[in-house]
Amino acid sequence: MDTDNAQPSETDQPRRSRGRPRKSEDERDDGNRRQALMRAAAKLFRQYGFAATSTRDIATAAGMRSGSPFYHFENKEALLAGVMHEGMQSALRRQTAAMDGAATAGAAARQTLSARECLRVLVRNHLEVLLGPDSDFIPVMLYEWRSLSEAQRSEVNRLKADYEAAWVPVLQALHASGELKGEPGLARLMLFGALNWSVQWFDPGRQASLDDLTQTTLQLFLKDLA
Amino acid sequence: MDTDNAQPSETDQPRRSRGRPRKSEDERDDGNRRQALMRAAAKLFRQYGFAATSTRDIATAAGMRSGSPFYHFENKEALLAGVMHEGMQSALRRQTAAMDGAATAGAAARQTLSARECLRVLVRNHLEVLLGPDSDFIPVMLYEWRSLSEAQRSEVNRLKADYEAAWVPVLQALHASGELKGEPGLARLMLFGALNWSVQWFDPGRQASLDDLTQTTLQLFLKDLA
DNA sequence: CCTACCGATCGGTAGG
DNA sequence: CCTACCGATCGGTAGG
Repeated sequence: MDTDNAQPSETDQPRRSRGRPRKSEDERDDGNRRQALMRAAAKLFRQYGFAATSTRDIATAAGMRSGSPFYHFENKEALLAGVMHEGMQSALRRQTAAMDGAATAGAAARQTLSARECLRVLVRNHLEVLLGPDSDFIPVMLYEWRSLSEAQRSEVNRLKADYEAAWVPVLQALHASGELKGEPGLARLMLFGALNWSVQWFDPGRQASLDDLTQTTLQLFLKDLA
Repeated sequence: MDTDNAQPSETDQPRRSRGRPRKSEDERDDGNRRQALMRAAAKLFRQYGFAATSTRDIATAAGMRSGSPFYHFENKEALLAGVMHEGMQSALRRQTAAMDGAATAGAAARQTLSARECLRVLVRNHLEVLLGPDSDFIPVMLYEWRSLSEAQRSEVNRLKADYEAAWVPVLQALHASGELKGEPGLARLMLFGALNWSVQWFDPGRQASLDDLTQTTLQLFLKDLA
């Protein structure tokens, strides 16, 4: 405590080089701070919108000073792109895991998953991604799309395409069996609309649970097998 | 063409007072200028968002100088409120007219409109309001809701409630007949989601017509009568 | 990562 | 409705 700074005016050089290197902790901190910025940004972007949120607000929410976000991100847009990229990666990861998990459970019971069950898993996971805990990233991606530059958009678009690709064969199968009327491409857009819109009205405290919502969604969109 | 400005340097006084009063035209202009501002604002708000649009951009798009919008609107938020209010009034007017028109046509053929036909009229009109010509106002209302102050929100909310009120008995009837599964309140939110989301992907040049979209929407959401 | 700062832009106003 | 202007805020940077 009193070792180094005991002698006053010993040196005027900046104190930066005082801390020991501690390499591994630096790396962890680096990722932490970057993550903290993205979390804070996602929350604020969702609440106020990208343009109405200042980088100062984000810095404060992440416990930094006004200039520090630019040490981690080239500019404000890159921060938005980071949020969207991170959100889509996570959503895609969770979707894959959910589908794999359901398929494995089905295999244990020696039966293939029906298209209807597949859709239930996809819808349920999508609602979780939209409305569950830590669910600011995807709403930001959905509703701040126009604020992203063209170049950054294409990167996120690849992840979006992968995410939607899992839905296509499921909807096609349901259409083939007569359980889903209407062209599958349009049906997917309408289905995503119905789900994505829920971030505008869903109140986690009141109203239905995510299971209820999943149930109702399937009831609304699917016909009984003839 | 060459009458007034022929003599150079005749006077250095500003030219402002040259135009004659022409009272009636001034009045018309007043409404025109206000309307022009709201149209320009709606277009820009939709394209870039409320916060990313400057009042200078709006003034320029309406053919004015930077300070002039504040002669017509108290502040930028009031301009947004004006856009939303105007949009909802128009949408409600058109919805009422569409329903009355369909009811009249039905009466001429000596039959009451079925709930299914009512929903078709409502959906078709809603798509027109969302995607048809001059359709910037409602998308702005839908997607810039958070930028509105609480006080202004409640005014628009009354119009929104009236607009949605027309859908309630129709959806209830369809639910009672078994054509619509799922609780009518949730069904309305999902249906609006499916439709409102179309402003994110609809391309008027390509893809389906509004009639096609109406058709597919009903196919997706309604079951056949048993 | 902080401090100190810059140039640009923005909403809004006075005064005509 | 325009001109001229103001105070505040914002994204971003240099230098440590």
